[in-house]
Amino acid sequence: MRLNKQFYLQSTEQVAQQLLGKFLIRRIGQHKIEAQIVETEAYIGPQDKASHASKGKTPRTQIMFGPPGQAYIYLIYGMYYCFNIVTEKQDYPAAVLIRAVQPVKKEKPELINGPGKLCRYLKINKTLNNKNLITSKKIWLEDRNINIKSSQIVKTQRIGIDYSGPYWSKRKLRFYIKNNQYISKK
DNA sequence: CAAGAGATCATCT
DNA sequence: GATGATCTCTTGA
Repeated sequence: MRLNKQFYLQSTEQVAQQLLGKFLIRRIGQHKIEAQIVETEAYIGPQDKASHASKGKTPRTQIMFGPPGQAYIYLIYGMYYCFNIVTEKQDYPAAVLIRAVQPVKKEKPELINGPGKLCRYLKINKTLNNKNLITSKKIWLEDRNINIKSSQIVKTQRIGIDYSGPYWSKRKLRFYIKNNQYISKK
């Protein structure tokens, strides 16, 4: 069952945790690549110094200010894409970064255990930016009734955002499934 | 094993 | 002109 708008409308911390165990589906022609989400990070609101949206609305970040359930994809360090899902109501800038997935087809973890690597694996690039994940035929998310218990969710600080100051850099807004072999780092 | 540097370019100042 | 929600490679102990 495809995730609907109500799902993405929830608080970003809720969405980030509930996305664990959900499936990310990428369709290219007749070919489908499927993977289960095992690690996420929440970027919440205009005050979050780690979020691109803390600098205000720009051509790039306006997607984060848009309706929930849209894909927000950007190029980082000149060579890797990051895949995010916009959350919460229109005009409130927030999103969940997908940091790691477990592929349905068995792969070596080092091939896809990170936000840049999973985009390479799922062939995610800027052509999918701002796509509607509730209706798109190329990329979407599904609930396949796999429930991750909260005791299985590890909460830690986010990766690669040390510039965001003592408060935001330390908030536990990174979530991953305990003991999963595909998470991006320890 | 850890630490450091380099790759490479869209985006914003 | 500077920087980054990353990753890989090299160095050195």
